[in-house]
Amino acid sequence: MEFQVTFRVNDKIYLRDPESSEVGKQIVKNAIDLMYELGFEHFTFKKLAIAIHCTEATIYRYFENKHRLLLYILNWYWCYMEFLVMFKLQNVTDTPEKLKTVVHLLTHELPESSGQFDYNKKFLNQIVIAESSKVYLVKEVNEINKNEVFKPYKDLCAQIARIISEYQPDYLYSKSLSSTLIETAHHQQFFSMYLPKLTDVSVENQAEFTSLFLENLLFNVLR
Amino acid sequence: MEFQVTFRVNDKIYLRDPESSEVGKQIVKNAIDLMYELGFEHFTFKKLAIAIHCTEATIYRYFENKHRLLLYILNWYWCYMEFLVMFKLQNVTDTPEKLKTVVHLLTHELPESSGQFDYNKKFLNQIVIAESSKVYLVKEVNEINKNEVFKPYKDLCAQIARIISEYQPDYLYSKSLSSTLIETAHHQQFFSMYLPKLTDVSVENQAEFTSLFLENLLFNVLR
DNA sequence: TCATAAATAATAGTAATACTATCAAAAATA
DNA sequence: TATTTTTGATAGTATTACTATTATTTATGA
Repeated sequence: MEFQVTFRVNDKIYLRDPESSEVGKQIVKNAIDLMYELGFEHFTFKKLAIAIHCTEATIYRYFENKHRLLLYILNWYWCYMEFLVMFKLQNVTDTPEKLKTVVHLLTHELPESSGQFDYNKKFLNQIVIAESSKVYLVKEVNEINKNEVFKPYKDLCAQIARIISEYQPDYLYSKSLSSTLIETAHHQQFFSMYLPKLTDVSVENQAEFTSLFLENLLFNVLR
Repeated sequence: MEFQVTFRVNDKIYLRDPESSEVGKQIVKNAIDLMYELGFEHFTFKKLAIAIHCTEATIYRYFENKHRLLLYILNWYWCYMEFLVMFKLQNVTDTPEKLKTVVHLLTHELPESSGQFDYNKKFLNQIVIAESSKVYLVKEVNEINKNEVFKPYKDLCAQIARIISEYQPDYLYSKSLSSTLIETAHHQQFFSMYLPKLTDVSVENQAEFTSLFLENLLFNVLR
C-alpha cells in the first residue's frame, strides 16, 4: 500500500504557497540542501536563487525573508513529527513503551516518506538540530508568535506532555519536561558531535548516546 | 571589605584586549546594553560605534566581528558563573544543598560585583538566555573550538558535573546532565517569558518557575 | 477567437551590513 | 630629537536584504 502524507502549513508563514507551483517546491527542497551545507547564517536567497536557476525576486514572492523560510521548514518538521508520534503509537498500550518510542523518534533521523518529491531527511534532521532555536530566539518573538506559527511546536509538546501525564498523572511539569525533552534531544546530539566534552558520549555509543541519556533521564524523573 | 574579581578571557577571542583601554571597556559595556536592546541579529558595529561616539574601524581593531564580541561576553559570564559556584559553595558540605545553590545561580540574575566599571547584570542575564546558543550553533563550530574559546563553558559544565557525581557516584551521565541543566535553565526561562504554553509556568510562580522545575528534575533523576 | 486583465518572473535598482585599506595624529621608545 | 609603533578617523568595497519597475505569460470572458 502506497500513501502520501501532506501537511497544511500555516499560511501566515509564506506570501505564496510554495506547494502551489514547481518553483515553490524547488525553493523549499533546495533551501534544505543549501541550509544544511552553508548553515543558516551563510545561507542567502541569492545563493538559493543561483542553485535553482531563478532570481532572488522569485523567492521573495514566496517568503518574506530567510527566517520565514526556516520557520516553514520547521513547521513542516513539527507537523511530520506529531504525525509520526501519533502513527507509531497506534495500538501501543504500554505507557513506558510509548515514552521510549517518543525518545527514539526525537533522536533519530526521520523515516523516508514516499512521494516522488521528498525532502532530504538527513539534512532536515541536521537543520532541526542546529538551526531550530534560531526561529524563536529573536527579538521579534512576540510579534511572530501572534500568527500562531509556533502552534505545531506547541501541539507536539502538548502531545508528548499527555503521554507523560498518562505515565504519571500527578507529575507537575509535563509540558516543561516535554519541551526539555525536545530541546535536549537537539543540543545533546549537537554537543556529542561537536563539543563532546559537554556530554558523556564515547566512541562506542556515539549513535545511541542521546536516546540512552534521555531514556534514563525520563524514567528517573518520572515514577 | 571591598574586593574586585576580574577574569582573564582567552586572548584568541579578541584582536586587542578591550580591558587595556578606555574605549575597549566602553565597547564591551555598551555592547551588552545594545545587544540586549536590539537582539544579536539587529546589533551591528555601526550602531555600537554611534552609541559610544567612535568609528566602526575602532571596534574592528578589538574584535574581528560581532560573533567574537558575543563570545567574549559569554566567556566573561561563564568565568564569573564558575567563580560564583565555587565561592557560594565554600563551607557548604551538604551535597543536596550544593545542587540547590547551583540551580539557584543558573536561574537568577547575577549578583552585582563591585567595581566602578561594571556590566549591567540584568541585560547580561537576558543575553545569556536568548543569545548564548548562537555562539556554538554555527557552521564554523569546529574551527572556533580549536582556540579553546569554549573552555570556560566546559569548565563550568565539569564543575557542576563533579557535584552531581559527588551526590551520586554511579550516575552515568553527569556531564550531559550538567550541560542539560545549563541549557534548560536558559530555554525554560525564555519559554516561560515568551512561549509559556511550552512550560507549566503560572502567574503565581513566574519568578521561581524554572528553579522549581530544575530542582524537581535534578532530585528525581538522581539518587 | 480575440481582447483584456491578472499573475508571474526577470531586471535593475537601493539601503544597510560587514568588512578593509589608507592615512594622519599621538604616544612610546631609542 | 628622531624614529617607530600605536591609535583613531576617513573613505572606501563586496555582499546582503530587500523593493520597484518592466516584460512576459497565463487566465478569463465577451
